[in-house]
Amino acid sequence: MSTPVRVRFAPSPTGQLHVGGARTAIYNWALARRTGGVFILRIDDTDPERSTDENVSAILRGLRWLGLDWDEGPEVGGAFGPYFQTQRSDTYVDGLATMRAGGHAYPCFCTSEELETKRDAARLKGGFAGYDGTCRSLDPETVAVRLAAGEPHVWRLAVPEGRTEVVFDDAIRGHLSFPADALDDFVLVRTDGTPTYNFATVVDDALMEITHIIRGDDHLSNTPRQILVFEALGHVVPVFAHLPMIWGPDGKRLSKRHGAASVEAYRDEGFLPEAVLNYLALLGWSLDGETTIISAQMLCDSFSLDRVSSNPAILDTDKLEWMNGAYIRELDAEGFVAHMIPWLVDAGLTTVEQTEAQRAWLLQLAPLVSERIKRLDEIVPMVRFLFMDTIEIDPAVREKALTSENARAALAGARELLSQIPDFEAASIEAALRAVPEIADVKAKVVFLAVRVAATGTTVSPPLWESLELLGREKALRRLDAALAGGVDDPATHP
RNA sequence: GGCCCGUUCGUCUAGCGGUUUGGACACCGCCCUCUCAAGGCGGAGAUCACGGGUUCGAAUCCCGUACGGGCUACCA
Repeated sequence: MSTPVRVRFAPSPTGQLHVGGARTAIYNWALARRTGGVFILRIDDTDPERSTDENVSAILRGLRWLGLDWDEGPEVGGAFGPYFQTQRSDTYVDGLATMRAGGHAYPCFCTSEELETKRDAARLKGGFAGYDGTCRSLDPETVAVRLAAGEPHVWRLAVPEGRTEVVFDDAIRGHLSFPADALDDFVLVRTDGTPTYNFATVVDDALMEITHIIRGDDHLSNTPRQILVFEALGHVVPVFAHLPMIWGPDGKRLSKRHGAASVEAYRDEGFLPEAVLNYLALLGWSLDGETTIISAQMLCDSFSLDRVSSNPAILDTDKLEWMNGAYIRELDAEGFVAHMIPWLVDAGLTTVEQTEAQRAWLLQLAPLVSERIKRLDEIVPMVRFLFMDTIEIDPAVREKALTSENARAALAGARELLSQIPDFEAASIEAALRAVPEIADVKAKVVFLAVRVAATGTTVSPPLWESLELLGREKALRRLDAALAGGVDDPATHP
């Protein structure tokens, strides 16, 4: 019987949930779900300068949007709370007491200025530039006096004497070894009494009984330091798994410049959460090297750390969009309409509440659109023509498609036949338009292009027959008339 | 400077001593077709960063170099 997995995602609310953090969360969540373990969300807000409540809510929203749920943490509680580090001050006081009792921490009275000059000097000479241990060798009486006098001080970790190296087995990168002499007595508690990240995170991970720490690569060098704290606390060292970074398309740090950097920005650009989850999950992890579409359920059934890649990945927006398109196409009409309505409402094309007829009409429209978009934000430009009273036609397009004699003959013929068909449904419309070339003596291509431009305003649109049907006979004929009237001055060709 | 990590088609990856290095996106061509998509078929694209080893045999193991990245804060 092995101990149940307890993993955590511990973001600092210094910004929104970005894709790198989202992927870390996904992997933690997936491992918990896979193993029947517990997924914990903890807010590491020890940096008062940059942490905000808005960022906290944005992160929670982003996680929920992706479909992640946590078993312990903000909004859900849990036996190991509170789950905000700013609410756990006592915990760190206790943690420091434990460290002191074991002789693993000591006060340091060096000022920032002193440290800075020493550090600069050390780096100039080359080699190790960490804390030189000045205050470590202070005799106990002196320390007691200075402490009693209330002299400002921080608390530092006392790296064990004689420790030569810190080794651990990373679940992703394998056996790792760090020489201990490159580890300095880093600060655990600041002058103001607040804990530093490297201390707070270990105290909490220990207390929350975290078994696996899955986090970004940027923490790899912190790990030996943190292991020393786990040991000093007398706690078993969890398994570590360090994820490689995610880079922007130019190989640089991911930022707004590359389009969306935050998960919610992807939502706003019309990405489906399932697609973003799928894409991110596969950015650094693979099921078998073949599978590209994988559901959340499959992820939870098959995720394992040993299939996580150890090399950094570049975010490929093209592939994400392709994947999003694949998910959109999988939606049935009902599902797509549900996604479509908010975008239509935002554009002022329809209302939140639909009549029975409007709903039926949207259900008919859905498959025409869902098959040809990669993102939801393409919906409005594609269907706007159906909602407008009149449409604008680009002069160049008009010139190309509507003004030639052939085009006018085609439009006239189409108008004639379309006004005669008994019903105004796609099949009849198609039959009518296919008959136009012969009676008007023009090429089929000319007919279809002219009617398309006249009815939709563009050369590219959803399928013509269906578009005309959705437009309705009255509106469709009006547009053909408008095209005929707007083309040339001579109205002789009017029916 | 020191310590650490990484390097397979443009991109994401499969590979874990013996395969013609497989798949996906993007790209190109053909088919389908009322435009655009979608779909189908096919193509091009990787001297597995480089140089040494180990081995009968290396993309796979070891060492070095180059390049990229991280840490080296009283940030996280």
